[in-house]
Amino acid sequence: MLTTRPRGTSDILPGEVEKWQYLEQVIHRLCREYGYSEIRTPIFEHTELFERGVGETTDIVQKEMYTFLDRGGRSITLRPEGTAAVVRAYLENKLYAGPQPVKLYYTGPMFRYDRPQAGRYRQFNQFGVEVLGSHDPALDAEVIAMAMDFYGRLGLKNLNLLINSVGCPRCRPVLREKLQDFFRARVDRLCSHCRGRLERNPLRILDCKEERCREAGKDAPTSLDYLCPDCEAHFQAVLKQLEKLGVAFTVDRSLVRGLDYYTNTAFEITVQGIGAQNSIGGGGRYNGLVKECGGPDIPGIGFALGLERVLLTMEQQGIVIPRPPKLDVFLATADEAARDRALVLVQRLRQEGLAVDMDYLGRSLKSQMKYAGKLGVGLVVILGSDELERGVVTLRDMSAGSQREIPLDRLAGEVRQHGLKHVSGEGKYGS
RNA sequence: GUGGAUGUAGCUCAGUUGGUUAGAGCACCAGGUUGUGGCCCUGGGGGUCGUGGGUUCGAGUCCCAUCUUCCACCCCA
Repeated sequence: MLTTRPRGTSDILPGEVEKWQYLEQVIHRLCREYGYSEIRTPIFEHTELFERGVGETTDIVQKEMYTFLDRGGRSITLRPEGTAAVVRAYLENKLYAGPQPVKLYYTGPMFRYDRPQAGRYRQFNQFGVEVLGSHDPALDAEVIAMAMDFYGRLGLKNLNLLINSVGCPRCRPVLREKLQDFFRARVDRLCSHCRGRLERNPLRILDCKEERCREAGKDAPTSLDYLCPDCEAHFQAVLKQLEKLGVAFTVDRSLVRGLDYYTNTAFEITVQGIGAQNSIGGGGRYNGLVKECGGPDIPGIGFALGLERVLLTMEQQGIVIPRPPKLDVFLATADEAARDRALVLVQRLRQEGLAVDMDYLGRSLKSQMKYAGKLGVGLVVILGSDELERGVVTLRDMSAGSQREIPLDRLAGEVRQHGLKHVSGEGKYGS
């Protein structure tokens, strides 16, 4: 298949790619303001990193990883998420030896072998942050508020922030046992999936979408009933901080995240209207992950947001993304002599910092004007031998439909001035 | 991994009970006389009818397989 892309991937073409550039711009600014530094880790890692880090029993590891042997016989996996790699890089580069905490962010493609559907692709992009080295509940609140701030800056509305605490290695076994006792007594009311979960990961039963399981789990003990005093205090502190920040949330005692490394705070942001996959981001604390990866006992917290789903939501909510005009000016030529000089003039303008283009198809002047019109260029320079001899050019304002002659050496200045007047630009991404 | 729907020009679609050179609108390119756009008019280029088999004298139209996309399940972003 020479002319078809692999399933679940996409080409981001001109017209669409500007939206991504916009998102990235918002991300970089946001992260700078919150004191986060960008980190870029490899697209692929040793398979064991994800097996250990994400968790052997998770769906991601069991059925969704792009894993292959490289030519040296090493098992390699295209990253299915960002946290494990960031933790690896933190350890490998001994970032724990520097000032703490370490606040990092990343954007980039992730890979999961899933059946594609609305808002779900095999290669998709995430924006995520990770903070390593602090237990402070203020940081939990900051990370959550930062995610909400990101959505807010994009203009997204009607988001639901769900939050829960899944406890720590001290209190989780208690809950696990209580849950197993509870559900063993009503195994017959569970779906086949949940019967399996009963032994492996009873917490997940609370998260099941099956009506019968929800019904069966209605009065089940939840993490909040069994949190140890420390975890309970931490959770309450996070909620208090969120309230102080004015971040609205809903405590959802059934919220359980899909990755094994979460401890304490777990949260998820959902939105309606983009299909069955309504989660546009989530995260939580992972106090045991660094140690699990072979490092010191250092706590961490972070989030990851799906950028495709963010764009889907923006589209669904009718949000238009500002788009800078493509070209400042187009150079049209009227005859052979002018055409001969065109590239030199265009290049000179470019070196003065202007976005300029010209015709490369030997078009008639009329045809060049049509072309410039279709590009939506605000200004067109018309150059003919007549103008060349007198050292002037004709500068046409396309939206006004007026034109005038100006000396060639004032061209760049004139174009720049026109650009300032039309700084906002009419270009918007329609939905 | 499971189930359902879909696939004709770049895009949106038409295509009669299977029958001769597969159409439209939009888009693209070029013209509509002397150096000029957005409207209009004329002309032009462009289709392995998703792909591979099969039935038939003959298939875009029927059958099978396969792939893609979409929707849902599982799960997640």
